[in-house]
Amino acid sequence: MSEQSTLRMTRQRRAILEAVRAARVHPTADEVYAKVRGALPRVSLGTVYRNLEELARRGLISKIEVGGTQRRYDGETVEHCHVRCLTCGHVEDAEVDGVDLQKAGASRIPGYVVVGCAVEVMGYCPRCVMAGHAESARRS
Amino acid sequence: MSEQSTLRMTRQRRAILEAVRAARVHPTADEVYAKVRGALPRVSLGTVYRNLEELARRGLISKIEVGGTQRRYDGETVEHCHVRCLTCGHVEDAEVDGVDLQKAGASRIPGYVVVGCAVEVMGYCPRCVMAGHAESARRS
DNA sequence: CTAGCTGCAAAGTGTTTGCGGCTTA
DNA sequence: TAAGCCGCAAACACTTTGCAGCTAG
Repeated sequence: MSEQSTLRMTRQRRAILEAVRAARVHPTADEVYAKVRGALPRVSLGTVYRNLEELARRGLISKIEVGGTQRRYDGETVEHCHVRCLTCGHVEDAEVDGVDLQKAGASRIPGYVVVGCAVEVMGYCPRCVMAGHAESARRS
Repeated sequence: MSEQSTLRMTRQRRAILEAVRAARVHPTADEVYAKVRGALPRVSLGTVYRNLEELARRGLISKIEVGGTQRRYDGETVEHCHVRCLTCGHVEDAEVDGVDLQKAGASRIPGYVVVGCAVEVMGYCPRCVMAGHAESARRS
C-alpha cells in the first residue's frame, strides 16, 4: 500500500534493536537509551525514539499498547498478555486466565475495523510489595 | 488504611463529575474541560486534572487503563472492555469475545498482588474508516 | 471559622522535529 | 555518490504543582 524506503542497518539501529530484544522487562525509551549508551556513548535520545518508532512500524519489535505514562516496547511481536506494576510501572509478560487472545482480537464490533487486542493485568510487583508500596495511593 | 479528608462537593467538582458521567465516549481531560467551561467559564485546566484524579481515587469515576497518549476517564466504575481507534484515539465500550474479565482479574501471577485487568481492542472507528484513514500509518 | 478548594502561571515529563553534517549500501 | 541517518537543541503536548485568595459545611 505505501512505499517503504530501504532500511539501513546502522550501528545505532542495531544496538537499539538488540537492547529491546535482550531486555527481560519491556523497556521504555530511556531504559533503551541508557542501555545503548553503554556501547555507543554519543547516541542521542532523539535517535532512540526515532528508531523505536521505525522498528515498530516495520514489525521488528512491537509497541506495547497498555496503560502507564511512558510508552514501552517489546522484542516479541506475537500478541500476548502483560502485567503492569501500579507503583513502579514495570511491565512483563503474564499468563492470564479466562482470555482467548485469538478470539478477542477477532471480535466483531459494529462499524469498526478491528486489528488486535491488548490485555493487561494490573497489580503490584514483588519488589514493590516487599517495599510496602502496595497499600499506598494508586498511580498509573 | 489511610485517612481520607472530607470531600467537598463544590460547583466545579460536581460539574466535572457530571461531564464524565454524561459523556457517551470516554473523555480526556481537555474534553471534560471544554464541556465544563460551558457552565463555568472560569474553571482552570488544573482544577479539572486535580478533580479527575481525586474522583478516580475515591472510586466515583474510573481512569481508563489502556494505551494512547492521553489519559481518559470513564463514568462507569464496573470493569468492562474498550475499543480504541488507532487513528483518532476515541475510546468506547465494547463487547469482546473470548474474555472472562472476572477470571482474568483474578489471575494468579507469581509474586504479584493482582488488583484488576484491562482489555482493549484496537482498530479503526466508523468515522475514520469512512474518511479513509484506516490504511495510513499506525499511531497510538 | 477553617479545612479544603480554586484560578493562575510556572515548572515538569515524555516525545517529536528541523537542521547541517556524517555514513551505509 | 546519494538516500538515509545521526547528534543536537529547540519545540511540543500533556500533566503537575506552588501560592494566595475564596467557599462549603
